[in-house]
Amino acid sequence: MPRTQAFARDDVVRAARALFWRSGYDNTSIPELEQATGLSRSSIYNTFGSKRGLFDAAVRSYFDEILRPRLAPLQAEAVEPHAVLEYLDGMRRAFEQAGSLPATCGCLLINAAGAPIGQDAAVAGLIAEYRSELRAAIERGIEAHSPGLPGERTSQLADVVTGLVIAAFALIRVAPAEAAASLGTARDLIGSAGAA
Amino acid sequence: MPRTQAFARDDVVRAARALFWRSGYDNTSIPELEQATGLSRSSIYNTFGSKRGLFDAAVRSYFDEILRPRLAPLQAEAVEPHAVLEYLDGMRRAFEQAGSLPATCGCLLINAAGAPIGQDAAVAGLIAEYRSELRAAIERGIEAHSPGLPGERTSQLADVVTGLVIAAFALIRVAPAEAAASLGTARDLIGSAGAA
DNA sequence: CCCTTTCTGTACAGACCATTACAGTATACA
DNA sequence: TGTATACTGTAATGGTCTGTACAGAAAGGG
Repeated sequence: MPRTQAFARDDVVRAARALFWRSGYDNTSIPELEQATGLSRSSIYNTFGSKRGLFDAAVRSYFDEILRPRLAPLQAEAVEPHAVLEYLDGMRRAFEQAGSLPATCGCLLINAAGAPIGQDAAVAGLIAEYRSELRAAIERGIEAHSPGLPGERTSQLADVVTGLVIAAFALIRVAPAEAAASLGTARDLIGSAGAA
Repeated sequence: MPRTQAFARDDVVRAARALFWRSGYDNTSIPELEQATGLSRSSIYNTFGSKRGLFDAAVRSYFDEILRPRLAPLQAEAVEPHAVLEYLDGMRRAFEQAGSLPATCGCLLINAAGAPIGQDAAVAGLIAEYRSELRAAIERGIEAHSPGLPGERTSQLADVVTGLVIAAFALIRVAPAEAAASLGTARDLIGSAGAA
């Protein structure tokens, strides 16, 4: 009976995600979203309820399609010894790939953390959750890389590496070289901890 | 001949600075600035030329009155051995002081780094300059604290501590406890480097 | 083929924004 | 005290924004 939806919801969310990623929530307008998604205003509101609803869908998509896949090897039951180094290298490559969204815009969530939308409880909670997940994944990666390390040292090293990753995200837009170097430093620390 | 200015320019800039700090450039409106500064629209435009002009004045004031004084002990000719630890402790106290601007809003510049205004070349340059100054100051502080440390280790430790400070700024709004802990980690690293 | 249901495009409404134009007012010197 | 000068309040301008209302188009089942 009902007419079927003529567009692929996931594609729409991905297009919106790119826009929010680039410009942030407040600085992305409905007309821009119309153009990027190919949908008209009506369909956007009919499908997502509001600009905020579309943003939430974009954030969830960012979480599932961008963040989680990178962390997956560190969240698996068995973590490869080099998984944490590969994570950092992969991130660094993304940062050095000129023109890519991570290189030019950093992290959608970390950007939101300093913006007005970051004051929103739901968004703030999600960012805190991501930080916590990142921290846990990195700690597991370090454990797999340097099993002999005392737990206290592992934990501290995880704090440091997590901080360096977040600092890299925060600075990529204004100091890309330093942001990449920050990841390099994290890599070196893990390497030398294993040697010690 | 000319009528003298009836308001204290510095006070106006400080009031505007607090607003920009809390809400960012885009999310602060002229009516809000009028109310906070006590000036009318005319006087704001007459004195600062534009909203952007007032923002630039606010950023300069932030640099001179907030950031620089904290770094000063690390930029003096002779740096005290504990200056870098005191810097981190002072920052941590500011972060833990509930309701204060640093605790609730982090850093005006780091927030701007992820916002649209951070794409502006002048603002981006200023943020990069601050990062570089912070990094240099921290390195000098570490040198003063642990003079025996090899230069390579000092440099790496400075990278790490700088990253942890920036990560703390980036996360304070959404994860204040973790942000403060990040500074604690930085402190511990410097302490244990000195002991080694 | 018809009819119900859903999707979609256009036009509108109401609010806010930064900025400017202009008139009025207060000052400091002659 | 007069007057040139600069400061300041009001009001208007032109633009943009999100969200909504409504009409029309498309699609699937009977």
